[in-house]
Amino acid sequence: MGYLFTRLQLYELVWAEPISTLAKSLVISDVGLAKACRRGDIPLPPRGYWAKLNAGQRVDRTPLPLRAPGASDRVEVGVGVGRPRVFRQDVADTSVPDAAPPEPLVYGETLDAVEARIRLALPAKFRFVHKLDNAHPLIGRLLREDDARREAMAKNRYAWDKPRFESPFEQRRLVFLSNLFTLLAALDVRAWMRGREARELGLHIGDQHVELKIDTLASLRPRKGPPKKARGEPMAVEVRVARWKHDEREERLFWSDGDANRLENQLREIAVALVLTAERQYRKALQFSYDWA
DNA sequence: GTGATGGTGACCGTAGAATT
DNA sequence: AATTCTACGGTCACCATCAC
Repeated sequence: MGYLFTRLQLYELVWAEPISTLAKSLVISDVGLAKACRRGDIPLPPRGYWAKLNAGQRVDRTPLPLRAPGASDRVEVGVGVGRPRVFRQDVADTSVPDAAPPEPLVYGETLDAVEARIRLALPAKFRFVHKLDNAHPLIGRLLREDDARREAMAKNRYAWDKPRFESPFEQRRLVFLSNLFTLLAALDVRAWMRGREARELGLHIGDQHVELKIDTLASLRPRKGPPKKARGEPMAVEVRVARWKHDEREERLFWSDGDANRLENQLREIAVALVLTAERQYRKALQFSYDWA
């Protein structure tokens, strides 16, 4: 049993009465309700707010911040993990006012505005770090695993498990990934990677999931251009924008080393595009469910 | 200061997902 | 199949803030 609110609905509720009393009418604990609000990036009244209000003092509401790119506008309250997600059906038979209606397709913000907001949110003075000594935790783990393999090789000449990230290209790739993940972490983006050579990459952005590939240009675009040997194997980044309809044209974003513009110099643009992709996916998903409602 | 109110953080059990 | 991981919500202790 749970409730589904839009962020604005829940915001109005938690600023209308203390969450401890609101929680009772929702049959959830106050702490659980507060956590749901935090998940939805909904500010709660500060300490002393209700006491001030009751004493007739002036109080100010903290405004509801804009929805983060790729994040859902819906907040679930009191729905356990894994259990069937409750969407609209149980709302009608509760005593809770203002239960969520089918969401209208109102975004309130153009994609251009979202992009501008992403640019502002990225740390202005981020510096690309070319060393791996303080790498992003995920990269650090790969490096430690490689160290272990290297040690095993030194101990036993017949060890078959060779280090995987020693070549100049792999090192460059890890440096790039570390910088990308670190930069995106400023926007609460969580990264994951898997596969023997960490070739599967993904990002959790808001409530969206964006997949990408970072590899040699030759492997991502096998037929394009003659291989350049000037500065080693060229690298490229590819992002697949999730499709929601089968007839939808497949959409990919692509960057690669240019003559003057290596990928390292495009890091910021790539980060912006990745987050914006999450927002676009969210809107497409919403449009999709709306069309089928 | 005192008592009331109410938000926060640490910790825990649970359950599904992921991994082996 | 057994395990580990992870996210969640609950309880509890704590403490910030208020009116008086």
